Formats: sequence, C-alpha cells, structure tokens
Amino acid sequence: MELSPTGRVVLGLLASGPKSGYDIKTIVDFSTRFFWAASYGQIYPELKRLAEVGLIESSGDDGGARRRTTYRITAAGDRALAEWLAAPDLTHELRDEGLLKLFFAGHLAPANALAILRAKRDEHERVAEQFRTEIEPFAASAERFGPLEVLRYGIAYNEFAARWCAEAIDRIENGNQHGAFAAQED
Amino acid sequence: MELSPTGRVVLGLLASGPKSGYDIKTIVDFSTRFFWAASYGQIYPELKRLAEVGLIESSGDDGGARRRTTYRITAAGDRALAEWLAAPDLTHELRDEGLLKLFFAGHLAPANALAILRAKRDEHERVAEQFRTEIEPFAASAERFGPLEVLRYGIAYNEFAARWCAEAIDRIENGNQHGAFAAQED
DNA sequence: TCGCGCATGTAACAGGTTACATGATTGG
DNA sequence: CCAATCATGTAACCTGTTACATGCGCGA
Repeated sequence: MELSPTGRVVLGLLASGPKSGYDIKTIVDFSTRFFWAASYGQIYPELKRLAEVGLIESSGDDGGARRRTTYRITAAGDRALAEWLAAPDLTHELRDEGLLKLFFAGHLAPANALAILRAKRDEHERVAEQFRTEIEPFAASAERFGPLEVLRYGIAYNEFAARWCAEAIDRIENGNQHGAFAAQED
Repeated sequence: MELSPTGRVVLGLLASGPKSGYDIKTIVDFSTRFFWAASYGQIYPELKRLAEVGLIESSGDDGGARRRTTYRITAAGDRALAEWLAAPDLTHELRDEGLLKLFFAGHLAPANALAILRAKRDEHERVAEQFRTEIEPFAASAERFGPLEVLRYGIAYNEFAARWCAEAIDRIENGNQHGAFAAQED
C-alpha cells in the first residue's frame, strides 16, 4: 500500500493516538514542518482517502461540544506504516534559495555576496532559536524515541549552516581560507 | 519582474553565456541539482516564457550541424536577475524522508531505528563522495565566485548529516546517557 | 458582544515529474 | 550499422499552496 507524501505524516501521527485534521496540522507545524510540511488542503482530503482504503477510520464526533472528526489508525494502517518505515527508500529534496543566489553571486559586487550570506546566516540562526524556544518543549514531552532526536538534528543543522555562512563571510572579509568547513586542499 | 523558481536557475545560468535548454539541464544536473533541481518539462516551456517577456532571446540555430536553439540573456534579463539576487527573500524547503522516519521510529524496534539512521548516513556519505568526484571538477573550473563555494557547502552539509547519523547510531549502540533510549520499549 | 481560536472543507492555481514522441549525429 | 548521446518538446498526472467560505464556542 503506497503512501502519498502527506499520507506518511498523517498515518505516522495517528499511530500515536486518534487525532483530528486540525490536531494533525497543529502538530506538524510544531514538529515536522521543517523537513516535512503539510497544509489543510492536503490533510483533509488525505484523511478521507486513507479512511476509504481502510488504513484509518473515523471515530465520528468525539463527544466534545464542538463539531470534530477524529481518526484512529487501523490494524491495516499499522501494517502500512511499518512497511513504509522498513522500506529502504529515503527521498531527500532541498530548495535553498540562498545557495542558488550564492551560486550566481559572481555576477554581483562582493558586497552583495556578503549580503546574501548574512541573510542566510541570520535566517538559520533565527530558525535554530525557534527550534529551541518553540519546538523543544513540545519534543521533550514525547515519550517515544524520535521527536527529540529529530529536533536536535534541526538545531544542529541550522547551527551548521549558520556557522558555515559566518565562516564564508569571514573568508571574504579577511581573506581567511581556514574555516573548519573549508575543503581540504587550497 | 517576478521570476518563477525554474526561471531563476535558467536566467542565472544564461547570465554567464548563451546556452540551449539541453545545456542548462546538463549544467543543473552537475551543479545546482542538490539544492535547486529542474527538469526538461520545466526548462523548455520556461525558456519560451522568458523569451516572450523579453528577459532572454533566442540566437536561433547556433550554426552547428545539429538542430539547436541557444538563448542569451538580454539587458532586461540582467536587470531582472540583479533584482532577484538583491531581494531579501530566501526560501528554504526541505523534504527529508529519513528524518520523518526517524521521527516515527519510536513505533519500531531499536534495530529498525538503526537501519533508518544507517541508510541516511550511507546516503549522505555517497552524495558527499559524488560531490567530490563528479561536481568538484566542474565547479573548480568556474572562473567566477559562487559555484565552488556552493559545492563546498554541499560537501560540508552531507558530511555534517552523515556524522550526525553516525553519532546517533553510536549513542544507540552504546546505550549512551540519553534517556530517550532508556525509555524506548514498544 | 466581539474577537480569537477551534474546526472543516474546497476551488483555483502553481509548480513539478514522468513518460513518451521524435529525430539527428557521432563514435566505435 | 548500431548504440549512445545530442536535442527538443508535450501531455498526463501528481502534489502542493493559497485564499476563501463557513460556523461554533469560549473568555474578556
């Protein structure tokens, strides 16, 4: 049973307990968003599709005062999730406009290349900080292995990128070739 | 003049000399692919759109024996490129299936979490190696600032990710201090 | 009562991949 | 001559975002 990209987060999140589409969106925005985003426009239709093929089922109204449809994973859903988790395939796609601009920065004055690097550095620092203040509390409360490790990866990745930019800025400003990330030769 | 995502690479590449759609695809696959991909299905229509709005113009058949349409950037194209490069906005999107699987790995036995980490580590090592052997020669030949710096970022990023995975594997295998794994049962 | 957050949904649009179709040229 | 590579293009399909529409319930 092939899971669609959004189906993967949805099913994965439902594996740790019943949730509504709204819940899923909220959790995604506080956890997987940086490496696996999802919007309402994908989540709600996907919940219907997953229910149609029997990987999840709706609990109907969950009894609260507010209209609310919660879904829970089925045995078939558990199997599909395990199957996906066991599959060797790991897509990895990156769209990094800072790198693209840097790639073309030779067409600009050095000052502009510096501006690009500073903007990228600042952005990574901002996101690393956001991870620490907004997401860490959420991830730390997870009782299972996973969320906290991934959060730490998020912090480490953004710190790496920010540091790389800072060193590149330094190399340009001071003609320093010896950053920790500089390639071996040269 | 708002550039579409694919329009940005296309225009940027044409800024360093006339090229055909085929050339652009080849260059992208050897350089920007890892942080800014593009397919023929986007490149050829985009070349027509950019020509329509006057940012590039076709040189017609370039005289070679083979049928071939090369495009060159116009003055308006140069301005549009500079404008985009100067804009403060930097999109950054990541889709990393290894991280998503890791996020849900608490539902699996520890051995499966290890398998995911090993697969991600191996993949990053493979890509870092590919950068060194395939892309570095290309980037090193660039006479402008940009390609080589970005290539080095690619190597550093993949080395960072591979090292992070290796360390996570180590923590799991050696039962290091992390409570996350002590609590792991499932 | 008013505004915010909860809650669900959809339609229009944008962007992208894949597979396919077509044909020329070059090197072994 | 045959396979690989050069070279261009399109149609079908998939995935995703954005903007909008709707309405309830709760607290100040």
